[in-house]
Amino acid sequence: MEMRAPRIIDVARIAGVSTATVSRALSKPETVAETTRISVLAAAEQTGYRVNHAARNLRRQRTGAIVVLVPNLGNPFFSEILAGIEVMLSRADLNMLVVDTGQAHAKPDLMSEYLHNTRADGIIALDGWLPDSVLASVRDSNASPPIVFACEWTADPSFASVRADNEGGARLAIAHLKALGHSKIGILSGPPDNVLTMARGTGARDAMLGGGIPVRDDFMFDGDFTLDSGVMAAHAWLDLPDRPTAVFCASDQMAFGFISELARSGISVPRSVSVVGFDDIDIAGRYIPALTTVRQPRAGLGTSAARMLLDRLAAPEGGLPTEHLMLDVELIVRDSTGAAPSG
Amino acid sequence: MEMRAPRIIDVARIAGVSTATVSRALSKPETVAETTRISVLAAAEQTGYRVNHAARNLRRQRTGAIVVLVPNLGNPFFSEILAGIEVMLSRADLNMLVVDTGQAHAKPDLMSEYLHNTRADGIIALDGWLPDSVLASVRDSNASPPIVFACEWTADPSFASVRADNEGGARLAIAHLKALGHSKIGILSGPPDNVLTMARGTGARDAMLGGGIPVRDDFMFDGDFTLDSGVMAAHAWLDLPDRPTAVFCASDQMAFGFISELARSGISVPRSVSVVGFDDIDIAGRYIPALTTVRQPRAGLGTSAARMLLDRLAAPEGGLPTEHLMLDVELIVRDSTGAAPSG
DNA sequence: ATTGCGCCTGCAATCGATTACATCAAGGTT
DNA sequence: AACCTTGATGTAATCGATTGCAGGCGCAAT
Repeated sequence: MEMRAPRIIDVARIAGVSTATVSRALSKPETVAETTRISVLAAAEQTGYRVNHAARNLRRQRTGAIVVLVPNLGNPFFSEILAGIEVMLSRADLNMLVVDTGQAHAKPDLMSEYLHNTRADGIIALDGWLPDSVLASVRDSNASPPIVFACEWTADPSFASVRADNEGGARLAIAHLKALGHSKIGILSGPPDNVLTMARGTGARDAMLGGGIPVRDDFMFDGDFTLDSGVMAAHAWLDLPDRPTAVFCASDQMAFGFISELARSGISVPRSVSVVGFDDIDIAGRYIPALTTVRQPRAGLGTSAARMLLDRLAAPEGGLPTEHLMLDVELIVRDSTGAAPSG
Repeated sequence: MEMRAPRIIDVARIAGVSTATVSRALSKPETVAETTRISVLAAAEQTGYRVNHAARNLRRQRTGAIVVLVPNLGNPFFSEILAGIEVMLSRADLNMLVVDTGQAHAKPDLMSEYLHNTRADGIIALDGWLPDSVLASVRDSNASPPIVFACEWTADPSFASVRADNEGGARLAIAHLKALGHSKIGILSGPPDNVLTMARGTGARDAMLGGGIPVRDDFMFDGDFTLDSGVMAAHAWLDLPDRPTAVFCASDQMAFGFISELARSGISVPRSVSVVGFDDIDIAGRYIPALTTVRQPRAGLGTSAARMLLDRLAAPEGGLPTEHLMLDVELIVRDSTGAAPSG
């Protein structure tokens, strides 16, 4: 009793109309007479008709999907952004196609494959670090769908983007530490070539210079946003003859690695050293000590990026100017920061 | 200078062959003469030809995509499973289409839409809690693609599944606490109707009964896997006149909420109470104290589910028996558990 | 009664790739 | 020389929905 899926023509036959009318009744109901619409909908209901997306997309010259490039799907930081994107896209009846660029970086061919317009109607990149060859093909080819960078971005300003105010966030963090009396402040940064690292570093240095706090090379720790790099930084801190009394970490993950490793050496936060993170991931408020950090509007980054992309899709060919949206961040003061030791 | 994307016929013209030959040269190279193949590939390269997936899928009667249903995209626990799935799927040249069922639960129509075979060639559900109406339509309709449950599953054994040994994990946790001398053990469980809650609860109770440890109603705490519910449980624990000396939490998140809230009341883990978690999420090893927990093979759950689904896609119509794969878990002993107080 | 206008509907082309079947050439067999 | 086999290629139908265009109908204005 194998039964093929009903097609539009089956519905048409039952409703006693042509396929054209069925199509219109379903997608542009106001263009059909009331009575026909009712009988078509009834017939569709009766047969359990579902449109064949491949056929529709072929005819309409679109794909019905948006590709989201994620640097590392395993990183919880991105999942909430994804959630934000998904909400917006499903509302617009677009599918969200997720690609882990960590996997795909090895194969740039595969990547440009995804960026081609037979694959997706648009692209949201959470990864600012796309290979140049890929970026070039996106910019030059008219076969590439619109692209929006979210969270991270590229040096090239011709790509639209949504980002958090990373520089401002770093300034807030430093100002907070300064207000607590700290004058020996260290910075644990992300990967050197990363745009977020640079923005946060710039903001932090600006604030320190502006606040009369020395920027010392021996207080600069190199990390890569991961827990482990926070652990490494803790060892570096421990090895210093003259230690900073506060450390601004460019990610919460690194802050956790840093604090936990210090704890193992009996160093207590914030008593011996104050720590500020960046991101405000879920667990931050429930770490011990609860982490003082800069909150990024993660869901907001996702929804804004999706909205921006939808606008560009709706706009007539090349109609919209390149847009850069910056979302505010917020300093969340908790228990990992305290007054500088008076000594 | 608007230029349309090249089509197969453009390649054919340049190579001086028919579209049929181009198609064959690209997808079944061995059926085409060496020389033709070379000139076709050259022509494809020259024009920058990419197949139109809508057209291919229409003709081949498939969609080239797998839908993954995620209960809550914002939850980091799922992101690593997604990563595992993505690796497998991209290897098979299938797209991964992610849907947040938390969003979609409100609209069951939308959900069954996704489960229909014009949308996807297969389904991986990380959500065992699909509405009955949806499940029924999946089971009954022959328009539904194969489905595999990963991580969570349904009461109905007719659906294939991949799961961690939740019962065994819970037994390990209890055995560990017993070995440390605990005889007053509490359980902080997940949402009551959840299959994971039941499996872990069963395992824990079994182990306690088998080990001669009383299962006391006043030591049962209700949670829902979230941080906040761990916090609530901490209050419940504090309110008890007679308190368990160890608590087995059905998720790491709850364990963190529990421990952090106790810490705010000056109760120390593991000195005053031992805590075991479940999942071993990234931060677990770097919490303070580092969390003793049951490790689930998250990436493994994803890759196994994807592999199982791919097998079913490759198999001839209804050729494969329903399969249930159980992956081992592992107890990771860290610092949140210690000997029971001798008093 | 004629004309004109709007509203609804149907006809048929179209989107681009795949593939069953037909064709054709070359080489081997008897 | 007639016939068969094998391998390579072309022809054309096909997947299912959408949509430009044209036609038909009813109603109102002249």
